[in-house]
Parts: sequence; structure tokens; C-alpha cells
Amino acid sequence: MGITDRKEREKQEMRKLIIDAAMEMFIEVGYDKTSIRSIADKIEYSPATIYLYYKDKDELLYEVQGEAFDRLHKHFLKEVTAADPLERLEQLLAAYMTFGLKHPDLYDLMFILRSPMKAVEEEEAWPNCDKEYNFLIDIVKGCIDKLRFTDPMIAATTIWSLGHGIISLYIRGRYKVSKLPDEQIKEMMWQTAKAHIELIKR
Amino acid sequence: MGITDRKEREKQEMRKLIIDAAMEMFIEVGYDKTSIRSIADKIEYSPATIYLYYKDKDELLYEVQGEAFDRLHKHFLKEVTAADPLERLEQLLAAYMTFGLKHPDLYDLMFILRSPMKAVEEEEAWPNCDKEYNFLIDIVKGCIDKLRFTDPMIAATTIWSLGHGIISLYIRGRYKVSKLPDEQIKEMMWQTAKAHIELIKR
DNA sequence: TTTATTTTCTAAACACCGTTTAGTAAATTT
DNA sequence: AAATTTACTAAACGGTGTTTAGAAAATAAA
Repeated sequence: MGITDRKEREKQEMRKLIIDAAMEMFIEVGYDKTSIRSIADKIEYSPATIYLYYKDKDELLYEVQGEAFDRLHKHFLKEVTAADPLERLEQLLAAYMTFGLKHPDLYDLMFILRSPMKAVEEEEAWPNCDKEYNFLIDIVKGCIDKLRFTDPMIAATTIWSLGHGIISLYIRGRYKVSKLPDEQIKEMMWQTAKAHIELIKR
Repeated sequence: MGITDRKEREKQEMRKLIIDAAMEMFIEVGYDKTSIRSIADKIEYSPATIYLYYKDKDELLYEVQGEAFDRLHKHFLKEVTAADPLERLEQLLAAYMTFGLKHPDLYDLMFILRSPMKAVEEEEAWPNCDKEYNFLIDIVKGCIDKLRFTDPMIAATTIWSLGHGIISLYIRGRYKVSKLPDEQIKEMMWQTAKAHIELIKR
């Protein structure tokens, strides 16, 4: 049945059209200004049409999150180039942080916002992030003998949590409490990350 | 002028009435269900009245955040009891985490949500958090010679960032990527915190 | 080719939200 | 007792996510 195939293809193309528009708006005008209505406007369809392809906004955002993770992964592949696992770990943390600083709205969607996670609220998994999580775990395993940890999972969790803590506190303006000017705050963040890396080396 | 005094007093009482209602709703039904309209309902005034006492929702939330920080401070004073600064640091991190796990919606307001920070967006300060930040800094300074850091500020930033990273990744469901059941995730979080404390000791 | 059926789309409405405006009622001053 | 200031709210504005009922287009059947 050729027609059924084409219809299925067209359906997928429409879904792609929607999330691409959403992604573009996310980067250009930010999360707050990205509404179902504004996405519909951009692709020149009515808001109701979007609901023929996505059950609700959460589901749509989950798919956009997936795209954002693809971008993060490309960023990792570009930035994490060393052969030595310990060096790779340093590069990974740095790449994680630069991504967050460069695309705060995508970072929000990936690691802070509640909405996109409602799609996996029932499950004990989160496939969107699998690749990047394994990327981290593999690197840590590769140099676990050079780290002051016995369990790779704990080691990975400290690094991720610290990186996320630094970026999210900055993005949400909480380092203001230090009363430092923005540029000194950024410097402190990098020093903190560096200090942690030095700390975990055996 | 006695009447002016009473009027001023009544104005402050009304402001208190509003933020107390907001705080209660925050804890009982969560942020999402706490609207200006629902707060107005609770205190049996019209929504418009709230705008006679607060310029907008952000300003109101900033005040509720202040109350939340008072609660955090009381929690600290109750939990951080040791005399030894290093022990105090451990207790502080643990207290920070237990507060976040016990009151995720207040934690949101204090450390994650954008809205309340709009009140201090222009400034390079954040008075609501001053007391708790100094609490941390003072403890770190008290044991800096026993830590593998030279700068107390960097030491403090690692601890805060790690604690925040752990709690916020958990609250927003991101540790799901590990595919562990909830109870094992919690165990991992505590082990991660403990590992970090061991790591920073000289 | 014409009719019937299925699929695709949207206008309009619903129920919420934060916020403003215009006007009423109460308290205070003259 | 009248004039003025203060405290309050009903109603509206423009926004949100989402649903419904019906039109238009594409496909299948006659």
C-alpha cells in the first residue's frame, strides 16, 4: 500500500517540522516566548493542528529535548578529543559547562525544566539522555584506577552533579549572593571545576 | 499621628497575610497550583487587592522566598550542632540535602525558579540568601587548613554546587537515566555527598 | 466519473492565568 | 454634615494550553 506509506512519511515530516520550529524558537527567543500558538504561527498552521501530532505540550517538549541531546552529543564529540581517559574526563566536564553557558535555554529543557520529563514520569528510565550518560560512565571507567574512587558510578555522579550544580546555579542567578561581578563569577566557576578535577585524581 | 501608624501596621499585616497564605499553598499544593487568584481566594480578598500590596507576582514570590530562607536557617541551626568545623561542614551539607528532599517546592523557589530572582535582576546581590551563604563561608574558613583547598570561596563553591547539583537533579527527575529504583538513587546521592566530603579532607 | 467515505485541518470556544482599569464603599479629615 | 482620601473589587484585557464541532480536501467505492 503506497498511499499508507506516504501518509506515514508525511506524518513524520509534519512532526519534524513542528519540533524544528520549536527548537528554533527555543534558541532564538527562549522558552518563555515559545508557546503552542507561536509555534503554529511559525509553521503557518493552526494551533489545533499541533495536537493531531502531539498529545500535549509536554510530549512536544520531550521530543525537542531529544534533539537538544543530539546537539550536546555532537558538541561532546567535537570537544572531547584526547586519548588519555583522565584528560577526556576534564574535556568532558569543560564541554558540558560550555554547552550550558552557550545554550542556557536548551540546558533548561534538558536538565532543569519539569515539563519534558512528564513523558517518562511513570518509568524508571530516560532514554533521551542515555547516550550522554554512557559517554560519561565509559570515560570514568577508563580511568577509575587513576581516581580516588572505587565505584565508577559514584565518581560519575560527583562529576555530573558538580557540573550541573555550577551551571544551573549560574543560569538561575544564584551566585549573585557572592556579590562578585559576572566575569569574576564565571572565573570562580571554572576554578571550582578545575579544583574538583584535581581533587579526584589519585 | 496614631492613625498613620495603625494604617502602616495594617498594611504590613496584610502583606504578611498574603505571603503566609502563599507559603502555605506552596507547601500544601505546590508551586503550579499557587496562583494569584488562588491566594486571593484563600485569604478571601479579590485578586486585584494583592496588587495593592505587591507590584507583581515576582515580587510576592521573592518575599515568600525570604520566608523559605528563614526556615532553612532554622533547619541549619537545629542540624548543625558539632563544635569541630569539619564536622559542622558535613552536617551542613547533610542538612542542606534533607531540607531539599523534605520541601522540594520551597527548594525550587529558593534555588531553581527564575521568577523570584527578577526582583534582584539589576543588582549584583541577593540579600535573601546572605545569612545562609555566610553560614557556609564561615564554617569553611574555620577548617580551611584541614581542607585540600587554598581559597575558602572555591571550597565553599564546590560544596554548595555539589549539594545543589545532587538535589536539583533528583528533584527534576534526571537521575532516572541511571535506571535505578528510587531508593537506590537516594542511596547513591548520599554516598556521592559523603565521597565528596572525604575527598576534600587533607 | 460520480458518489461515498475517510482523513486533515481550523474557527471558535473553554477554562485557566497575571494584570489593569474604572468605579463603589468605607474611613478619615475638614 | 460635607468633602476628601483610602481600601477594595467587578469586570475586562490579552495571554496561555487544550477540546470540540464542523468544513475542506484526499482517497476509495460505485
